[in-house]
Amino acid sequence: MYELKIEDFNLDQIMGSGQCFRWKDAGNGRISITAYGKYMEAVQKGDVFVFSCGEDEFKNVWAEYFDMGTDYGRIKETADSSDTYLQEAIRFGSGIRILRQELWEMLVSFIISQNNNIPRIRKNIEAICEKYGEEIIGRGIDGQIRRAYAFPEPKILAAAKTAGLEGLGLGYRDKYIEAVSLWWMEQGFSDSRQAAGWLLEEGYEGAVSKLLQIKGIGRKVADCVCLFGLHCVEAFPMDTHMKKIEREHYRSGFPLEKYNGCAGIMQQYLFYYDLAGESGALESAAARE
DNA sequence: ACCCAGGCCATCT
DNA sequence: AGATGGCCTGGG
Repeated sequence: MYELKIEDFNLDQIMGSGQCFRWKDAGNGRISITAYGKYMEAVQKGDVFVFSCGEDEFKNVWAEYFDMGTDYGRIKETADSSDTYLQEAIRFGSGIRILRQELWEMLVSFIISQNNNIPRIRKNIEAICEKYGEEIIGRGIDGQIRRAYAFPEPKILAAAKTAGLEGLGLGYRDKYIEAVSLWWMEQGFSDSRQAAGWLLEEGYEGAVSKLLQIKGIGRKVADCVCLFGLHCVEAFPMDTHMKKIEREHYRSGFPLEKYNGCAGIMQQYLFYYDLAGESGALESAAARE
């Protein structure tokens, strides 16, 4: 157990922001998180957090994962004060951060996300982990043992091939997952960190063009992989929500030039705000105030 | 029943 | 270059 106060951090908001698909509401205010081959539970009360892991593990694994080295308060201050819609979005999702997740998992996850909805994306990923992931023994906030499944390594999915992925509800995306697994093996990456370094050799745009070579990855998925798997916060994934937001609030396009180097973070606030608007969460949040 | 979801690919003009 | 149709599946 490790307790800590953290600013600009909200578990529910991050879980609902569509950047991670393996966070779960575990009941009684607990959020379970599976990443980097580990399982953890977290509880939030205001800006105070209790984590089920020990201090060492938190500092070695989770602090970086939660992007604790970045001051989101300062980033939020750079938002145009006359942009009322963005200001509302930031206020609504003020605890959103861009997690530093594993590249390999992001690659597969955002391939699955295409032409798909979030509940089904979660279900698909869980099915892959249950079938091919190694079992993880973790500990809950109550100190009890919990079992979970890690996200399977590239070589496992490469060996599984399309045939092994059938029946998991992936639809036509199964062959794209096979393609990206084989691509990864051909590149001979030792791990996600090394692969990320290679992709970023020519910067963000270089990473995009390399990712676009992979079958099943188009511009939108490439930008999501850059933003969430490479932490290129200048990447600005243009999805159906952002197109709608631009139609309704930024008729000449979102002013990317104002956010040189961090437009992707603004995108997350806007995306989450729009998603919440659809689900009716906005009205209930307003009612609480 | 129906529509569509954080698109991509192939196949046209 | 830009526009269209098809695609697996299951939530709402």
